Amino acid sequence: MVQAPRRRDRVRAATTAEIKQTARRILVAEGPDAVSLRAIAREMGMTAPALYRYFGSHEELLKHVIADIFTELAADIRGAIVSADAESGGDMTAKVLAACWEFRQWSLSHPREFGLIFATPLPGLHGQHDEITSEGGGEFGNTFLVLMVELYRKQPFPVPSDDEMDADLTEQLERYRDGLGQLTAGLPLGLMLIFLRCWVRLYGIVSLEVFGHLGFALDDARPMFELMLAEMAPMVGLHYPPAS
Amino acid sequence: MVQAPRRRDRVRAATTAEIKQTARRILVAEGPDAVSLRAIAREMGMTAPALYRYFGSHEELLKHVIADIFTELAADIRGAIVSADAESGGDMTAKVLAACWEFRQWSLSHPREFGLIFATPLPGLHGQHDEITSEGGGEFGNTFLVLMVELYRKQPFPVPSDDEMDADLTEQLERYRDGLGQLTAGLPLGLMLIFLRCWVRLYGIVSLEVFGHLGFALDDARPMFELMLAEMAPMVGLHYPPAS
DNA sequence: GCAGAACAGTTAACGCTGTAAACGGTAAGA
DNA sequence: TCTTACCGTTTACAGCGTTAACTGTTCTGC
Repeated sequence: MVQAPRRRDRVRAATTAEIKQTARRILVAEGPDAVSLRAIAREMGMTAPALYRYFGSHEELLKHVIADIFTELAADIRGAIVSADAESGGDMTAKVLAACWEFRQWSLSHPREFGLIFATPLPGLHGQHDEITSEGGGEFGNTFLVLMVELYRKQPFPVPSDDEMDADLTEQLERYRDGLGQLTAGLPLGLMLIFLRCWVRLYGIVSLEVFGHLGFALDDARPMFELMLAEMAPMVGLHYPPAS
Repeated sequence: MVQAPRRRDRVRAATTAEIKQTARRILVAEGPDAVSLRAIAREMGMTAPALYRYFGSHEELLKHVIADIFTELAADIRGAIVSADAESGGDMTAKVLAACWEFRQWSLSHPREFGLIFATPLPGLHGQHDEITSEGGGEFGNTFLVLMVELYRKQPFPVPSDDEMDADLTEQLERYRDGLGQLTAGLPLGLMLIFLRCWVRLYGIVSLEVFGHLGFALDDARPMFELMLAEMAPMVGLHYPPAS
């Protein structure tokens, strides 16, 4: 069913939120290549150049969409954590699992959004911090980070000590930790390392699954995902699966 | 230095290899968006529609380029393995490390190729086996698989037994193993699982590094990569780093 | 109340893209 | 020599991001 173009009743201007929302609808429905300024404008009952009142370029618009998606994903995961918190009576294992499951679930059910935010083929070849995108991205990363910090503060688990790590690495981890402010102040660098290792695993398996690059071997990656959770749990002092 | 357009001296037809090569040169020099039929044709001293004699569409051409890159990457890694074999006198640890290092190195020095073959944003939303692409992809995957099989046959290491794995998983792994023919015949399913787990890790960290998605924390991911190798080694019965 | 600025959109145009159709010249085989 | 296949051309179409110039509405200050 084709949606009728929004009737602009004379005094009603578009908003950036509506534009991004329209862009995203097209992304989901027709894929990334279909998200053109003209298509967005068409669906909103305007013409393409009008969009330049709101965004400096097509690329900038896309970056804002990416930021939005990051923010939503982060909120989504936080929601899952809160639910798990309530349902389990504050069990940290349940919360961590909920976060990981939700990340996988969201990614699988939003493959095009996932592709846009995680496989944007090298913004400028040097994927460094983009003003627009980095806020949402940081918010997303923080969701997992606060979870791990909470976990560690409530029930500390063994982490690699500074002197069993490479000097290069500790230096970088220190910069990273100290750049995060209050949240991670005073925490061991080994914890930051474990956080990154978990993120690499989580990202690896989810992105392989979403992109279909695991299809050569498995047609359902869920068991492998569960297995990864099982091997990740002891790294953060948890037990999963619960019993045997 | 701009390369003069190839002078077609009347009797000389283009070849698919030349076209793919030109496409790739543009990819490397100007990024994926610049690889247009017109740009390729221009550089070859022809017109865009002529390319339709060789490829059915722009997308098909790109798929062939992807297949080529996969093949080259596979050959590259095999080369590194052979070199390590010669230099170390057949030490399996050296060979495995060489393969992993080379994969990372190639990926970092060929970011645009890497982006093209690994982050192609969902060919048809279902990344299943593509006729053109799958051969090169399989060749690439096999490079690592052969190595692990050789490793296991020469010096078996403990792998998860069938009955400690999920039934769903063993079923899939069995299909996977049996689909590979002679190479993996009779090998334990746990070995296939370990292979996949290693691949998830390797892909995870390398793709995060190449895409710059690790830049929020680290500006040099090499130590983390080394650390991943260190934790992967015991999974396949190797010792790394060698001593302490 | 009215001039002028600020805003929100338009149309027209440029050069780019993938792709299709129709055409031309060359080379090889009967 | 006629025919056919091959390899390329020109022309054209629709769509793209983007710019420039323009129109109409709304808000603000005197």
